[in-house]
Amino acid sequence: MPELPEAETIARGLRRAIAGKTIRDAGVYLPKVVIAPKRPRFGAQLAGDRIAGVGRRGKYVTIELSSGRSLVVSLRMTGRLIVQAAGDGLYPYTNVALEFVDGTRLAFADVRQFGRMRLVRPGERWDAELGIEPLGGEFSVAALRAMMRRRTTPIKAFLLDQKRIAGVGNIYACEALWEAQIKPTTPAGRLSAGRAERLHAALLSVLARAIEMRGTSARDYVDAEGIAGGFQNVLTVYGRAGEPCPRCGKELVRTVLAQRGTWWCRSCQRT
DNA sequence: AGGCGTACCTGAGGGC
DNA sequence: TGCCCTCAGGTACGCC
Repeated sequence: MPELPEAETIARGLRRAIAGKTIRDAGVYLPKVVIAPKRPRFGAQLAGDRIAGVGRRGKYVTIELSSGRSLVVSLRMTGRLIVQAAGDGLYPYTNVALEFVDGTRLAFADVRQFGRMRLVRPGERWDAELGIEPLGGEFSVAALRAMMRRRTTPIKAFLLDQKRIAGVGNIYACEALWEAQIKPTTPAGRLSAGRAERLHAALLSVLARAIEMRGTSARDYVDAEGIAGGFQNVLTVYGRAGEPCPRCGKELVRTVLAQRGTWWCRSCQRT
């Protein structure tokens, strides 16, 4: 799915496009997508509420309502949040749609049907299991080292664990490890202080640059306006098996780690 | 508790 | 053309 930079880009676009709009109704076309409220009447629950703002936490997009409730959206692999003009037909694979009183619509579309949406009550701690925000002030080298201490899991799997750091997915984990010259299989707890520092810097850098370029459209991702990102044009390793490493020229490889494709350079990511 | 494998889905792309 | 296989920005759940 969309990882942190894509969720951030979507949230920014949505904020501009739908803040202030009043919901007339909501249509649920694939019931399993709505985790809560379980009992239908989803539309009735939302009707009359207004979009107060749009935020992001990890890879989740949060649509804040003036009632104090929020719609929390997990886009998973292929989920899209698309703003549609009045009169537009339902966007392909729309599973849930917010219909606004001005005739425009927010479509939550997802071919693979993995994406989920839930309505959370004011103050409900829906993100209790989510880890630290990598671009927030609390994510320091010391915090990263403390989290990695004694972890035997491969560093790549560690980066994908949302309970530790929230928002890093497969693309940015691969890119950050390449940039920090760290081998994806190295146990997290065995990274040296220097490597931890490089990894921390690489994560910040990669995520910030990806946001600047409005995310990575490796295949399906588009923002709230249906527009592709630009970071796929500057990826260094992800999806580039067989091509030369931009740093050392050796051939990049694809292996499987934690059941995920993993792209890296055997030559300059040694430990 | 932590770590690992599997299930959930559809569609695109490559090989034959 | 078409069939069959593999692969895909993720996460929840169950097992050890």
